[in-house]
Amino acid sequence: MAVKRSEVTSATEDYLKAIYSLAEESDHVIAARVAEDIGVTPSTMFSALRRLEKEEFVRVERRKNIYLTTKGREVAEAILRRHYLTERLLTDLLGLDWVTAHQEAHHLEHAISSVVEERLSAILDNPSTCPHGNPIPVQGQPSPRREWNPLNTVESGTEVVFRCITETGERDARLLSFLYDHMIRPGSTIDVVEVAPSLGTVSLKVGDAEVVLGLEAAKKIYVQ
Amino acid sequence: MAVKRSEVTSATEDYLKAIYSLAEESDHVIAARVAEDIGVTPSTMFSALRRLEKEEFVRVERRKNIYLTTKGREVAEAILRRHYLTERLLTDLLGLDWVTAHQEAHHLEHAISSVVEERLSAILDNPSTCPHGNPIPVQGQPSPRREWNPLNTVESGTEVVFRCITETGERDARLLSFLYDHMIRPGSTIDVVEVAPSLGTVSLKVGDAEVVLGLEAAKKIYVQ
DNA sequence: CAAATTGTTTTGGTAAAACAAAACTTTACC
DNA sequence: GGTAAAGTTTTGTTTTACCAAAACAATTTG
Repeated sequence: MAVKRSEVTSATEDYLKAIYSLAEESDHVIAARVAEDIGVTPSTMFSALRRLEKEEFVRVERRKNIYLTTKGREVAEAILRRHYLTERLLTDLLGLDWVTAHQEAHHLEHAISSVVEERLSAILDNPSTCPHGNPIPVQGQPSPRREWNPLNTVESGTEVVFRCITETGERDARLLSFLYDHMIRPGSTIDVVEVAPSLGTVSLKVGDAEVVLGLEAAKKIYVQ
Repeated sequence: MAVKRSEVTSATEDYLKAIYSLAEESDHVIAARVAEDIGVTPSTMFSALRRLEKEEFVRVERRKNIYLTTKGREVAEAILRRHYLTERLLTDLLGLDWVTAHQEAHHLEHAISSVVEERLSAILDNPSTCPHGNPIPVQGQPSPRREWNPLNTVESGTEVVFRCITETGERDARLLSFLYDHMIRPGSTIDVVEVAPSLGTVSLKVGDAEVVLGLEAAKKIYVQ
């Protein structure tokens, strides 16, 4: 709310969203990481960053660390909220699958105004997460994600509850459908059989099935 | 369907939609009219037209008449279908009003893929018109609008049924809310008391109320 | 029919996004 | 501490999409 969309292009929204999401997973956000995430070349990233800085959406430290300003964070949270709500619309009301919903939401999110955002939230009964479990940001309130941990940091032999796949994880359609097909969804109980950093794998037991994931993939999954 | 969106920008979609809509109301579509409709300057219109011609969306006659190619018409119909379906989503499912729905749909329509279009249509029970009564185009089929007439051409003293407000009419928020407030909606029965071209007015009786419209506004209203 | 109005086209600019390729700067690691 | 790898800037180009202002063409209409 209170975000003037008029001047904010969808490219800008994408940059801010990426910075926001990366900042949630690590506090050292640099241009190279954002560029990689969005899929633009270094030079494109560079000029985008200049624009974002000029319009006071971000600040770049001498150590090249990128921070969102309050203004920037507001835009990022708004777009994330709209992304998540759109995903819910697509899955809950239109009956689309997990993977398609994410992809379609990526386009639709930029066309959602605050009026539509509010109606959408109301009609969906004010959901607190997206279909992939990500908490829908609420103005100024800390994310419940702070209480969850990435799957790669869990100790072997514990039982955990699957909470969410991060935005970065969502972008990988194969990972998404793999998880869906193996019944690894928000709320699922998972036995962490073994976390083997040397092998680069995490072995899980979900229901009756054994599932092996790479550490990179495990990093994108939050559990509790 | 079968419209490759990849290469079609939303500006292009807007031009084609405008040309399509104008062509429905008159067969003499010229650049100046389209520019006016979309709200761009002549020079912008000119270069846009060159692009559209180069990409074979339109053809321009020596008499400056603009025609859609088959390719162009397909894009125009797809975007109109998405526009109307989105309006229905916004009014029927999200509970937005007539005026807001039109405005919001204008942004959303460009972000709707054919997959979402199909789901949307299904979930809305394959509606045949938008909330303002405009027939949702079906591939290749002639519009039922051909059987309706603009209100300014109706004879005094006849009773007609309100069918729709054209796209051009929809853009005028005050006209839209005026009609809504006076119970002039698709299906409403209207007594045409007098059509006075010399005065430039049309007098109507809707329910118990007397309503006077200008001829320009009446032109944008179709009845049967 | 000539002036006025309406349309079209040209010319020259701007800004946002993107790219490639090369030139620097750091940072990391042996 | 010096090279390699990783990251950042610079430079130069492209495409889309818009604008203003002026030139030219066509159409009305008094």
